Amino acid sequence: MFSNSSKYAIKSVLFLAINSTENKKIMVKDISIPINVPKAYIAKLLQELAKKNMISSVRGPKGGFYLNEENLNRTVLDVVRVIDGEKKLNACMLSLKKCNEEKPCPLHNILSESRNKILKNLKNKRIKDLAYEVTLGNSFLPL
Amino acid sequence: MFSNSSKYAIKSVLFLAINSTENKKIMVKDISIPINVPKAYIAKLLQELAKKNMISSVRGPKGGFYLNEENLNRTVLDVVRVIDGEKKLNACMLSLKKCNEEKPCPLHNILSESRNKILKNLKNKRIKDLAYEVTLGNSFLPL
DNA sequence: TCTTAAATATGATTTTTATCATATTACTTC
DNA sequence: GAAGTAATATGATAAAAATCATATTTAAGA
Repeated sequence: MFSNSSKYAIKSVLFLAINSTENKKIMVKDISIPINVPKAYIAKLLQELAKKNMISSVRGPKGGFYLNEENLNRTVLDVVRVIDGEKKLNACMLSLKKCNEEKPCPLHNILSESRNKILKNLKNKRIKDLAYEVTLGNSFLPL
Repeated sequence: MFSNSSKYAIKSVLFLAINSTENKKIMVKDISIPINVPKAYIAKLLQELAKKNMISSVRGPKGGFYLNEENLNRTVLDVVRVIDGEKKLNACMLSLKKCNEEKPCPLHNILSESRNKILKNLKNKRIKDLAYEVTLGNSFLPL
């Protein structure tokens, strides 16, 4: 359902939400290890996320990545969307182009309700919210 | 969530369920077009499905593919399982090795309920059932 | 303003997935 | 039992996703 890249992106954004502020920027090399993603790979992803305004960055010494208020208010779905793109998210489970609510494909009824629920949950969950839950211990770390 | 191959596999099994019997076998070339999957590709998939006893086949003239009673009683999940393998199905949405019900990852609560429901539905749905629904018109064809 | 530290841009490599091609084997029919 | 037909086994190629590498640009601080 989600690509590896999306998963990595969520992990890194969440990590930044918890550990960074504008006054405490974090460098790629300090993200890579704790979230357990290869450095060069996450570097590229972070660049893409920054370009799409999902995270903030400044370069040069004392530079790094962090989340500003706008970034914190993005939803988890936003993150997935900028990485995987719209089509993948809404693709029919049998990859039938013509499948939709009126003309559902054979698996549509079995899957669509749950799938829509997942998307709705991801859309309702801001990065800020997720980070808050994690710090409360509702979910464990080691990403 | 599911690979292309799994989707193709479901389509072809469903097509066979609806259109074939032991006395009316169907050849690859007559499956490929209606389900809209490249011939050489579906051929290979059908071979794999046959080897795993998800579908039946006989070769030579008058040969082809069909579903026997055992095949018809397989579930949709079985089909996905033989193609994609167990790991992919149960993988955590953030790909965290240690994520489980007791120690859930940050997205676990958002996703696991819906995901489990999908898996349950796929497990409860026999090929036979799905074919029946389709012929009733509860779901449309052109696969 | 020079040096250094960091992200950025760009693209090469590797791995995985999807797709294609063909020689071999088994079954029918004559 | 020979000829033809269809699946099977095997592997080659192509495309996409994941991973790695590096030269360039920007900002900070001396």
